[in-house]
Amino acid sequence: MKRRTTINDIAKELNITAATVSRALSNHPEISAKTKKTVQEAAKRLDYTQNQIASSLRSGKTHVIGVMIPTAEHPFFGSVIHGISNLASKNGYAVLIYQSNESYDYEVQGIKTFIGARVDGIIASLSKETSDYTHFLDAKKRNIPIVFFDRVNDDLGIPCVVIDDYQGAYFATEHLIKQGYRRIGHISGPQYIKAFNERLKGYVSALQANQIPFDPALVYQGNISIEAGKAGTRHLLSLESAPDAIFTVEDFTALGVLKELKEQSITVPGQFGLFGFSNELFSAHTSPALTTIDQQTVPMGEESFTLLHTMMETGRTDTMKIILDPIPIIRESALPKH
Amino acid sequence: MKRRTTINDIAKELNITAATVSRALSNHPEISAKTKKTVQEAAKRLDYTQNQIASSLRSGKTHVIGVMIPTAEHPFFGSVIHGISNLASKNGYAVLIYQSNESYDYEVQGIKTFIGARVDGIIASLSKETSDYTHFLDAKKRNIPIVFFDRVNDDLGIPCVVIDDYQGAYFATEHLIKQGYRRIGHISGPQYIKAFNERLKGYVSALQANQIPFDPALVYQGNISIEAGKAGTRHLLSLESAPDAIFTVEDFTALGVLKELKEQSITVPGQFGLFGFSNELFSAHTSPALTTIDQQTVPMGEESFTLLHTMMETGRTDTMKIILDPIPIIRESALPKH
DNA sequence: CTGAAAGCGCTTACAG
DNA sequence: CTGAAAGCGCTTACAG
Repeated sequence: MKRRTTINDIAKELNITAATVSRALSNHPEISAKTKKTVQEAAKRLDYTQNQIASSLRSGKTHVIGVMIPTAEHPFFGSVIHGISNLASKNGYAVLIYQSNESYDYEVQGIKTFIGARVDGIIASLSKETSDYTHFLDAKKRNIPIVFFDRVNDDLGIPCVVIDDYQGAYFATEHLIKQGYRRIGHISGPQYIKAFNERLKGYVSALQANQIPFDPALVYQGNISIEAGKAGTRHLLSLESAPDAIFTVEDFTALGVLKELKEQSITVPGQFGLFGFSNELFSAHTSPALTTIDQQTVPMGEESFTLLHTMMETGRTDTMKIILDPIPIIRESALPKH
Repeated sequence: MKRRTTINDIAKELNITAATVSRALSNHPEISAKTKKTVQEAAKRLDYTQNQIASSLRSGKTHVIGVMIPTAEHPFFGSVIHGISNLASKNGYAVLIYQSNESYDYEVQGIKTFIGARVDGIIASLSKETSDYTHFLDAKKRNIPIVFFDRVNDDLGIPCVVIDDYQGAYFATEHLIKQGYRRIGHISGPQYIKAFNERLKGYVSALQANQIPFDPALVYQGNISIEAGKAGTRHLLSLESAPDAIFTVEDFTALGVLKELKEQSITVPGQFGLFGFSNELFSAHTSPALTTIDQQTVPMGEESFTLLHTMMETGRTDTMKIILDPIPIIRESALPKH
C-alpha cells in the first residue's frame, strides 16, 4: 500500500515549500506563471489529487451538502435528487444522501450524520412521522443553511420549495367542469399532510367559482392507494346522485378509480371524467392515459439547490419560499363529456 | 457565529486532556467508567458533535462510500440506492452520490471527486458511453475497493453484482412455450450491452431445449423503447409465418408491443402471448398486466454494499461475482393460449 | 487509568 | 513572488 502523494512530496521534488505548492495548485494570483506550470506538471507526474478532507478541516468548508429524503425507492425523490445532484456537481459540491424511511428516529439520526460530516448545507423533505423539529433547529443553530422541499414546514423560518397544490387542484377541477362534467367528486388523502389539504381547498374553490355548490358528500377520505381509489369510487357511485367525474388527490388513487370504473363498465372519458395529480411514471401508460398534474420534480431539485447555494455563499438567512407552477398534463381521461 | 465545541473545550471544562476526552467518547476500554460518564455528560451539556472531518484526516478512514449511477431519474437506480443506503447507514457509512448522466466525461469527473473525498470504497454502474476504464483502475491502484453492479465489466478484476439475464430470458421463453405458444418472437436491444446479449442467448437456448428451431427472422433489433416495441411488432406480424407470442428485452418495449397489438385488435393473452423483462413500475398497471422478470433491485443494492463492506473491512481483493436470481412475476399477459 | 506530544495534509496571515 | 510557522480537531504510540 503506497502512501498517496501530498503537497509535501511535490514541494520536496521541486525544492520549494508546501505553501507555494498549495498556492500554485489553487491558482493564487501572486504565484508566477512559471512556478504554477512546474508545480502542475509535478502534480500530474506524481499522480497527485488534493485531499479534500485536509482542505476541509483547515478551511472550514467541506463543499458537501446533505440531502434527506423519505426514500430513494419513490421515483419522485429520485427525480428531485437528479435535479439537485446535477447542479451541485456543476457548482463543485458533492451530495451526501440519507433516507429517513419515513421514520422520525432515522431522520434525527441522519441530521446528526450531516452535522458530524460538517456539511455546508442541508436539503430535506420531511418524513411522514415528523412533528418535532428540534433536529432541524439544532442544525440551524449551528449555522448550517437548510432548505425544505415538497414536504415542508412553514413555521420554522426555513426556506422551502413547493408546487402550488391549491392552483393545481383548482385547475383540475375547473378543467373537468369546462369539459362538460357537472357533478365532480374528490377522493382525498390524509388531511394532516398539507399538500393534500391544499388540493381539497383548490377543489372546493373551483366548484364555487363556477357556481357549482360544494357537496361534502362528494368528498371521499382515502389514503393515497389504488385500493382507496377503488373503494372511493364504489362509495361515490352508490350515492343517490352520483358524480360524473372524479378528481383524485394523486395518481395511484386515480389508477384505482380507473380499475373500478372498468369493472363497472363505465366508459372513461365521455361517460365519466377523471383527473389525477402527480404524474407518476405509469400515468402515461394506462388506458385511457391519465390526465394529471406534473409536479416539476427536476426543477424542484434545481430550485432547492439554487436556494441553498445562495444561502451558503452569501450567508442570507431570510426565509424565502419558492412556489413552482403545477403543470397540467392533458391526456385522455378528462376529454369532453358527450 | 459561535464556534462549535471541540474535545478541547470539554477537556478544559473538566480539567483533563483532550486525549482522555477522545478516548472516553470512543469508549476506550482503559478509561474508567467514572471518567466516561463525566465526559459524556459534559459533551451533552456543551452540545458536542464529533468532527468527522478531523477524525477522518487523522485515522485515514472517512466512513464514506461513493456511489456512481447513470441517473437518479431511473427508478431502477433509485431502488438500488435504497438498498445500498440503508445497509450503509446501519453499518456507520455515509453515501456520496454522483450521476454520470450516461457520459464518460462525467463518470471520470465523479471518480476524481470520490478520490478527492477519500471515500473508503466505491459502488458503480457504468455509463452507456464508457469503454475506457482507466479511471476505475486508477481508483483501484489507490487501494480504493470497488464493486460494480448491473452494468459491469468482467475484465478488470473488479467484483460485481448482477442478475442472471440468461436464466431470466430462458425462463420467460420456456414459460411462453409451456403456455401453448409456438412461434415466439424476440424484440431485442443493443447487443453491445451484455445483459441484452445474454437475454438473446437465453431465448435461443430455451427454444432449442424445447425442440423449437431458432428462426433468426423472429428476432427484431430494437432500442429499448415503446416505439421499438411497436415497430418490432408491426414487422414481426408482417412476416409470412408470424409469431403468436413475443418475449421482449425489457418492459418499455413490451408496452409498445401491447399498444400495437391493441391497435391491431389482437387479444392478449389467449390469442397472443407477451413476456417482458425488468418489472418497471408501470408493468403491474397496464391492461393486461405485464408478465415479466423482476431484477431484484433492492437486494442488488444490499449485496453490493455487503460485498464492498467485506472488502473495506478485510482488505480482500479477490474478484467475487454475485449472480442474483431473476424473479418471474406472473401476471396476465402470458396466460395460456386457447 | 491518564497525560504529553506528534502528526494527518492542507491553508493562510504575516514577513520579507 | 515565496517562505516559515501556526493551526484546523482529532487519534494514538509511548510513557508513567
